[in-house]
Amino acid sequence: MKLTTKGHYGLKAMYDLALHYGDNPIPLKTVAERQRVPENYLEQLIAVLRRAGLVKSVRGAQGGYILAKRPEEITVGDVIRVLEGPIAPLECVSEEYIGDCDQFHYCITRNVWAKVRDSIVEVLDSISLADMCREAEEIKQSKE
Amino acid sequence: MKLTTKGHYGLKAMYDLALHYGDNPIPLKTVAERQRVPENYLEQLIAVLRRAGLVKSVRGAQGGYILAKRPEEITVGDVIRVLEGPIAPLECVSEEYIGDCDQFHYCITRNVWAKVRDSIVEVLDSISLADMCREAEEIKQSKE
DNA sequence: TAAAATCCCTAGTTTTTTACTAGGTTTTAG
DNA sequence: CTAAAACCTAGTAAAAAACTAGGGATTTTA
Repeated sequence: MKLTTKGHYGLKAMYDLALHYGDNPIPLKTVAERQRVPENYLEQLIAVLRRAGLVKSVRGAQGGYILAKRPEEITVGDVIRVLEGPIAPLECVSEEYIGDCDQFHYCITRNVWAKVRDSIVEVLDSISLADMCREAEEIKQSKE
Repeated sequence: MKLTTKGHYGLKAMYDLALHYGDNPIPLKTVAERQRVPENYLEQLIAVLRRAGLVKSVRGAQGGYILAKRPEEITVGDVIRVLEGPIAPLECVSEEYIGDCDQFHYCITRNVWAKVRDSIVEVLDSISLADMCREAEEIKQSKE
């Protein structure tokens, strides 16, 4: 039940971009340093996010990345699905699954994992990048 | 966010034993065949479950395995924790984590994963093997 | 008492995945 | 023109996953 660094780093990067939404494009180097992830590796992850339409890039000097939509419109689920694939503790409970498991119609353990999937999906789809920024802001306030 | 075959096969095996709770010990070979998992591999998994006190073994001819407690008293969470380790999409949100992450006290993405963990834990700890057997029974009834 | 059934244990091995690294090409502001 | 950036792809080292293999110990039963 572990997340890989793809989802982990990718969400950190998206959150970082959300915190600076409205500013000039942020160079990947900056994001990588702030979030302490290897830049070259993050580059591969953000390429996936770009192709999926979640971030936009600006090339050349003074270039960088910005969110393709407002932070309110991007959920954690969006980011994770793009980087980690369909949300499912087991392949046979992913949304796109074409049943080739012989016990498919009578598999009780499968039902358990479908319930787990639903509860994960509900959490991930209910949290937007804007929610994360708001939470950070609240924590910051409460410390002053 | 994937489960490994350890948790998958292990739960199948425990469910199988629960279905036959009260009978004579079930040989592992039988469980492996019914649940279609490699016997030698399952042997390693059930050894872990035995050492954790979830199943008991009876050696020798006519031996096999039985649940160490009633199906009502064993949850899916118990089985998964034993086979897969602490339930946590990221190490830093597992219950036993000793914070050595520099951003520990101010990490918003971490909060997201803690929420995911909580929702998984709630599902896994709320389903017992007895619940699974009951569900199987209901499905069987509704097909008649 | 011997054979068969079964659990028990541990050391490989193969395959897959993860998590990078490296090093180039292209684009654009200044 | 130069530097800063995005873009692209191939390679690789390490770890984990998923078994396989094979021998030993225990108990029933013929």
